[in-house]
Amino acid sequence: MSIGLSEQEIIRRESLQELRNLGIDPYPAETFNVNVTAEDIKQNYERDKLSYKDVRIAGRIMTRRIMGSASFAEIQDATGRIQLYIMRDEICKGEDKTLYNTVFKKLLDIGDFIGIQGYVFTTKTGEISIHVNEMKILSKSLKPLPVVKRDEEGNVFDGFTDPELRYRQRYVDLTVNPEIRDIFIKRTKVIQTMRNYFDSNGWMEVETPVLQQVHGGAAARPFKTHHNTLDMPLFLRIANELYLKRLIVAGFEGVYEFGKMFRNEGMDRTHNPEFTSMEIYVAYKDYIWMMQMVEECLEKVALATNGKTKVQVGTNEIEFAGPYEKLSMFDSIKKYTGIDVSKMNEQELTDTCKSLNIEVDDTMGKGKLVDAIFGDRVEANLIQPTFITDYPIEMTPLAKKHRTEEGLVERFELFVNGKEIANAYSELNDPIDQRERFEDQLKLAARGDDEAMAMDDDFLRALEYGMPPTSGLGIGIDRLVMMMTNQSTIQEVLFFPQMRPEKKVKMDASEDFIEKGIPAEWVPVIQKMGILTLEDLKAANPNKVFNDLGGMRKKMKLEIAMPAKEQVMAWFE
RNA sequence: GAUUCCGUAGCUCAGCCGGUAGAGCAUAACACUUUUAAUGUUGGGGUCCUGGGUUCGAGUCCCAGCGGGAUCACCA
Repeated sequence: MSIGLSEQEIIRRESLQELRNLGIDPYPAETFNVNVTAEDIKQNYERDKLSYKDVRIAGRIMTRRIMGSASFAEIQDATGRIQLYIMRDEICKGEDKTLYNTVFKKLLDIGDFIGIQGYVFTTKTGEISIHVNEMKILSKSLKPLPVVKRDEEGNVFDGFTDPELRYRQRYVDLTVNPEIRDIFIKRTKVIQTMRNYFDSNGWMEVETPVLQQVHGGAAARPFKTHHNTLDMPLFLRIANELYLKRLIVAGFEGVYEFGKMFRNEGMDRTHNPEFTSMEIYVAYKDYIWMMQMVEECLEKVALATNGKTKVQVGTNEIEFAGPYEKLSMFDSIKKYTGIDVSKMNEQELTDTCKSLNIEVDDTMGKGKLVDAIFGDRVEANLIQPTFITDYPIEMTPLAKKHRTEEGLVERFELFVNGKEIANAYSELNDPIDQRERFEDQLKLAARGDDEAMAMDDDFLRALEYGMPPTSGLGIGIDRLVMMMTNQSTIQEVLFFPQMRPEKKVKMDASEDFIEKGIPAEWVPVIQKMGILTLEDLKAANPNKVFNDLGGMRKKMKLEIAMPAKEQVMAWFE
């Protein structure tokens, strides 16, 4: 990593200046109207050639093949790439050939944005191309893009693949790796499809607070912040469930929200500190109704993103068309371990965990113990979409008690490819029951369960006014998108995944060095020598610096006068 | 958090037993009017992540740190 500009960056800055010297603005202000896209030309030119006699298109130069007085280049717009054919005597009609010989051949680079006008034709080798009549620079690029080469079979040669660089400089990743762009186009399709489906049912998209005084609705550690005017702590939401239910109390009969949630916990390939969830609440429905709604919704999502209901995820082919298998939590444990835990008390469950080599500690109540067995022995087996239903009441403080089964609640989670992607309840609307459940959570918290839910008095007050029977559903959008795009890490479906900060090299301004008596033309030289701050200079050996200056002068072939030794010594006083 | 691997040119990567730092692409110069991983000839480009140690000598060996990947653990 060099500290200053690389050779290529310096050359591009010089080209920028030369363009200005020629009277060409490298960053023009005015609109450049386009009337076609690369994709449009490729798809429709063959059957409607007359419509492409006068096209205007803009994009980034991605490749150039210069062959004397004619050249080929590819530009890339939002839809893809298209080849340009540029003839010197076509873009320079008169005697002055500067635009071709100097501007195009020497001063333009890969990565620059240009706009062109011309007509579409097919080359001798069968490539649909644009014969360029006019060319205009729209924006000069000063940093060289990685050049990724592909052959006819789609083999990638010098791929831009380092995950760190790809995530930190996602703009470069998306520019040079078109398949990454497709992931995000599908992500948007997932959300659009769900939104259209909900809207078509008359449910309303809403927004609820991100900054909350009580972080409720889920079990997780929050991010804490502070409001200056009110001088009080606030939390970034870990869930929006309790606010959406307040809206059902208020009389809306179907509300949903796509939104960011924030959880101050570990980061790995399925967890990012901020992630997107979709929660929906529909009045007068129960969790059985919700299951068929989820089946219908996910089938539409699979069709929209993959064109079919079967989606390849890793080595598994997942069928998203319903109906999905339904299994109660206890039955699923019986199916995969042979053990019936349904009638066990806390001690028996603890013993069962131990016999299965599952770690336990004494903060764990019945709910957590059952969940531990399920997570360890069942989850990974649930490849095809499977509803796991009827959870122990201790695990689920916001769901309604089961209509027939004692000790259970009306809840399901949807598992696909061994991962949970949705969670739904017949929502608890009995305010007295809800208060007791919160109190049970407080007891768990007192035992040391730092994920137990906090009491929310205003939410209880809302329930006391009355909430209709309601079913609610939450879906982790990032994980759903991972499935639909066959990605194994959450970073690949987030434009800007959270990263540790980049290390910044500390560097004092050139003026600081000049003030110290160092001639301006020598400042880049001592910076190149690794002396980046006045402190570095202070720590350096004056004799060595003087000697190295001579060495650098020779090495960099500088035509500048060597300072006298006394002058150099003065820098250190 | 644990284990492990990685960090060398703008990008992708070689670099053996410790002895003057390499390739392809990109870039610069010349040639070339249908190329498409264009081609041919020639040239330039390096804080080998940072800091210590061993050594006559470290990209290479040792220690520490920083950043990243993978696996595991944690995680509604």
